[in-house]
Amino acid sequence: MPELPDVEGFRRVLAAHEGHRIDRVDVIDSGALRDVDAERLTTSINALVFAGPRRHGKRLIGPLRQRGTRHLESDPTLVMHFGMTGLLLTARAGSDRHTHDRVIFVTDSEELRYRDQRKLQGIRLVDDDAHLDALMADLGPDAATVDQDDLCDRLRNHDRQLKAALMDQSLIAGLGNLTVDEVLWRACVHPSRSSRTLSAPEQERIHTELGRVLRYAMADGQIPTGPGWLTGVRDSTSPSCPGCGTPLRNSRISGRRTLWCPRCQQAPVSRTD
DNA sequence: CGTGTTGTTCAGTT
DNA sequence: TAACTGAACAACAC
Repeated sequence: MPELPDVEGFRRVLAAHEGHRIDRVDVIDSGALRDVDAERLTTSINALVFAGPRRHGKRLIGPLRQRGTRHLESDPTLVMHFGMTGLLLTARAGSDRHTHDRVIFVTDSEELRYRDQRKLQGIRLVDDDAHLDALMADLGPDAATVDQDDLCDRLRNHDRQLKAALMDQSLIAGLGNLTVDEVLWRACVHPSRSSRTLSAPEQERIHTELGRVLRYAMADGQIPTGPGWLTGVRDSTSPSCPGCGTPLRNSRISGRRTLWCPRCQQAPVSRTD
């Protein structure tokens, strides 16, 4: 589930806890921790308060602070990545645990729960803002705010399939498999096209649809699956294009399941799929 | 018992 | 070098 829009939803969940104090951290499964053990996590954030969270790409950034002060550069920060199956939710204190609740932050009001079936990613803790910057340095600009010139410069810098380029978090941060398929379908560009040889109108369409899809999806906290969305037909047995009705192609591109419309998204002449 | 999955990383290959 | 491929991670559904 978690791509940029989902993580934006989790950011709002975390934001609802701003100003609340962490009374206890229950690490139910330390397999959901990354680069930190349960002991260090628990002791270093106990009694701290959640400051205003932010998001970059698919990472949720949860700065902490001492009660009564702003977040300082020397304060620690939680960085969460949700992999393919993670989520963040608020639960009533002491309510029943879910099988996949891995870490529970017990605050002075409610509980914040990191729930994840597969534990492909997890929760990190950085000791200060310098470590946070170092951790985030491998990400490109956030996909929801990147401007067209920056996006196109970055795409032109490589000669790869568009699908692979847009999925590369160091190029643009936040796009996942569903979003990329959705954007390319709306922009009428084939996923196997080279990122280097896009026409000016194609570049503009990709940037425009990127913004539209993400804005709409962020409001929802997920990619909408309603009528008119490619995402809505992904799991049909024989999906057809929501625009023109043509049966969609369904294959592997750049190692990922990819859906596209052979009529709306013309195949590049130099490539076979 | 295979196959597949909304994410990421790494080793090996072209 | 850059791009690509497959496996691995972990857990579950079909």
